[in-house]
Amino acid sequence: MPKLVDHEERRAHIIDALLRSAANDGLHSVTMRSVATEAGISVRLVQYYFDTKEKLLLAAMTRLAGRMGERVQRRVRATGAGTDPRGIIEAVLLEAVPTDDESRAFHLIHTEYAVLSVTDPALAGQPFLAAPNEMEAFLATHLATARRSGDTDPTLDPHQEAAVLLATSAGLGLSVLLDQRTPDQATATLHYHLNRIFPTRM
Amino acid sequence: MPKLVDHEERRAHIIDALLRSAANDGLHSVTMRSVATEAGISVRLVQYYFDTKEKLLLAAMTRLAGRMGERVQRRVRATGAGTDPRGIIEAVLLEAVPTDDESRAFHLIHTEYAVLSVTDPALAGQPFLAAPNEMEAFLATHLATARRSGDTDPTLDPHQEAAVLLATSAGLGLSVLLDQRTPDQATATLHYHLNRIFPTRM
DNA sequence: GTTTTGATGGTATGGTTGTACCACAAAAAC
DNA sequence: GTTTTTGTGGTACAACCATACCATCAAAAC
Repeated sequence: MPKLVDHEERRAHIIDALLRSAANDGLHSVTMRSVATEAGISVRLVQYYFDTKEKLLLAAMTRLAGRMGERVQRRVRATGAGTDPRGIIEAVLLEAVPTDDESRAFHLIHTEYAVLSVTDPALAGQPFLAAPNEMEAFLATHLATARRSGDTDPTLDPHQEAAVLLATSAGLGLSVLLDQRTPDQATATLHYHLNRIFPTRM
Repeated sequence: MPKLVDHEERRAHIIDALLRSAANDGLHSVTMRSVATEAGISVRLVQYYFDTKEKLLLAAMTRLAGRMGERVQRRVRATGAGTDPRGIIEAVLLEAVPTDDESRAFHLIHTEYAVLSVTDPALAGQPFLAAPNEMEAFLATHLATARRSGDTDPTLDPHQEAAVLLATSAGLGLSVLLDQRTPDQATATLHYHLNRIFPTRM
């Protein structure tokens, strides 16, 4: 059987098992054993490919952060809306609102990691610092474009407004996770706010 | 020594120890032992007053939710701004932004509990459902008042705007916890948004 | 003054967790 | 054909955790 295995593929497989395991019972209840079982392999193998649990957790976090980027990009492309600022912005923000089970699980783990990284020095910040900064700059750019085209209130501050939008979608997404709002309500609230920023002239 | 103790006081003392312990190393690393040590008593006593860890965690969560209400109320009163809608709304929202170490610890634990309650059925939602609903209604009421007085855009929807405001402050608060923003930046962004809702006429 | 009760300490127990260790087979290297 | 290397399984171990159990002692009740 020992047929010279592709390590990266194997690691990805194990990380996916971890994420699946975390989706069910929460990140805190992930153990070497639960991951091994979920991946259908022995605990020894998880050790073999990741050495320690800390490294495994870190690798999974990195992969998760990467996926977040892919998700946002995919969504933006899926709108087909080319370079329409409002369409792009809306796509980015809506990604934060979990709708189906899959996205709910994804955002739950992402949030659990974010909160955990505050107290766990081994998981210290990077992935959760760079991404939002990029996103905020991205939103600000498109808001500035829209403002130049006269699609928004000219007194609007693109940078501050980008921060507000990002915080709003994060807050709405969190509230959906906590079952304080339904996904539909959150989406409606986001649309309301976007409508105020991009007034429909008529 | 066994001098007929005030149970409620004792329980409060233990819960405070738990919160202090959680503030340092995160809620996930709270154990019966760490709580006992922090409270300066034996593990047996923690058992005696709370029976099981689950009940202890639940009691601490309830107390935490109660404190959140006190904090908001205290802040609103502290503004002295009587019934000025903008002052009241601003006070409520700013409470979500951690500034000093104390409020940071408080909000961190609160967030950890909120996230934990998603996956842990024993901690299921109540406290994290009722409070935000109340707050949202509270904000909507004051927004409606302000709108009637002509202090806001008349086309603004008080209920949706309340949802936006709450989500924004939650998102900003979270980003401060994650060290994505400084408290000052978050406060500035919040002020920016409030200035757009309450236009300074001149 | 005896008996009950409330409060406390100490310790044992059963389970779980991360990790280290030992063994082994199959392929690769030479 | 021998010798490394690589992948894999099983298991042992030390630490830790929540909780159950046993003992004690002072105050309260009577």
